[in-house]
Amino acid sequence: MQQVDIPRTQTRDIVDALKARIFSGELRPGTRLIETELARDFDVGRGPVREAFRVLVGEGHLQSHAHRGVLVRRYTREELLEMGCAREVLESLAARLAAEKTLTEEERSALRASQDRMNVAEAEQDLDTYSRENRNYHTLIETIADNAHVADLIERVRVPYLGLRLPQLFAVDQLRQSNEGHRLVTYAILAGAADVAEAAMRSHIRAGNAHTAQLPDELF
Amino acid sequence: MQQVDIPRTQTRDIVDALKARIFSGELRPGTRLIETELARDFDVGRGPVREAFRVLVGEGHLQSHAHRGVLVRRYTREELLEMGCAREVLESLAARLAAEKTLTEEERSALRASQDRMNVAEAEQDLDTYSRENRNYHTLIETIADNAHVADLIERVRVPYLGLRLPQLFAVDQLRQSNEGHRLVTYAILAGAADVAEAAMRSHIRAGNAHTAQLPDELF
DNA sequence: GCAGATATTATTGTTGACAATAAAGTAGTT
DNA sequence: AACTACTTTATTGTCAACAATAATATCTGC
Repeated sequence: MQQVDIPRTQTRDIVDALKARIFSGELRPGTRLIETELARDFDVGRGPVREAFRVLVGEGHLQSHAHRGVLVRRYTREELLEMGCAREVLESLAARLAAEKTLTEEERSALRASQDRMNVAEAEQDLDTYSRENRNYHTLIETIADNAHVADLIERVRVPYLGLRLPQLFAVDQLRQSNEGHRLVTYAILAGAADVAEAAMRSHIRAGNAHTAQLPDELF
Repeated sequence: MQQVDIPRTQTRDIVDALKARIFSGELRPGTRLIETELARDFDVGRGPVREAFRVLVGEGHLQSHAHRGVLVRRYTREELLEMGCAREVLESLAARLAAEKTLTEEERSALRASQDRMNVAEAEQDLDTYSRENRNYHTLIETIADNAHVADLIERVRVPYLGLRLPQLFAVDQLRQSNEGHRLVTYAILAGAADVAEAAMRSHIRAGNAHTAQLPDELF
């Protein structure tokens, strides 16, 4: 479940470091990144920094304007909804694929364990944990679905930066409703009911999108 | 319908040139690309070439191994099927979105014109033209669907390199069947029948995937 | 002749200096 | 004060030389 040989290179290090900073919220959307500064910070030349930028632009985490540098990607509400639309079909595809497969015993228990953790977080109304476990849950389903390309595409329509602030906007009844959706998906996959899994996941994601649509303007 | 200001930069030029060579089949999958050679060919330094590589790796056209350079991406049959799976849901989503929209008169006639061109190619059994028009057709639907993210994702699960050889493998009755699918999609979109458009596109793509599954081994 | 160690070579990884560009600032005119 | 033309500055784009790595060829001892 782990690739062994990833020769470290400066570009790779910078890519990972920047990605971590973006995901953690340390680098806010719209922040401009200056090659020289980062080169100094990381104590490397500008070449590797530039290449890291190109990688991150490719992954959609940065946006670049020629001769004007790069900045941490901003999402408009419209973009988020466009992405949600794609996520809906992709994640429900993943759920279907997972349900269609004959699961190994490890996969079954991993799925149950993940669901349990979310249940606990729900019961304790621990929004932070729930948010983290939610992400793990979806990743787990992608892993089980065993389709690297689909997983890759889903990764592209996930929004990283709201991660830290979204929990605070998550009301408790939304949490219950969200986990209700998860349980449906979980049991459908365990039961091998592909159609149910797909449909359940679709409406689960759709509910999330409806939530995004109502986010206050100041978040964009 | 056209963005105006794209400041040309060497990296951009190289990216475009390489992409063209890959799509045209001039650069075959598995071909190793050497920075120095390309730098000489394009008469530039190695920096821009390296950055272009990173962009193309990000777009999935090249694959890179640290310290061992990049090569034109190879697809295994399994990968192609994985991608087809994702394409299925994404393209049918695009068809649905297109059908749900109230089309402008331009969009309606563009769609009819595209369908007409494919009909002609079908009648004349011009596989080459049909293949090209087929691609344009799908792109047109994405444009009409008006969801940049979905279009972007579809671009990622399209296989460029078989473009030139696939026509030769395309039997005439497959061509007829393929265009039959297009007609269904076209009329469904024009009629605003979202469900039909989605379902028709889905089975259209699925038929294509079934075809890929049966490609001879020597193509991989 | 062959396995292993050692040198050679081709190629990528990295850097610091220079050129080109766009933005910010300044002066001069009305 | 507002407008333009020019100058300055910050930053990106580019290059050519050097360092590090992996693949290849050569040598050595058996």
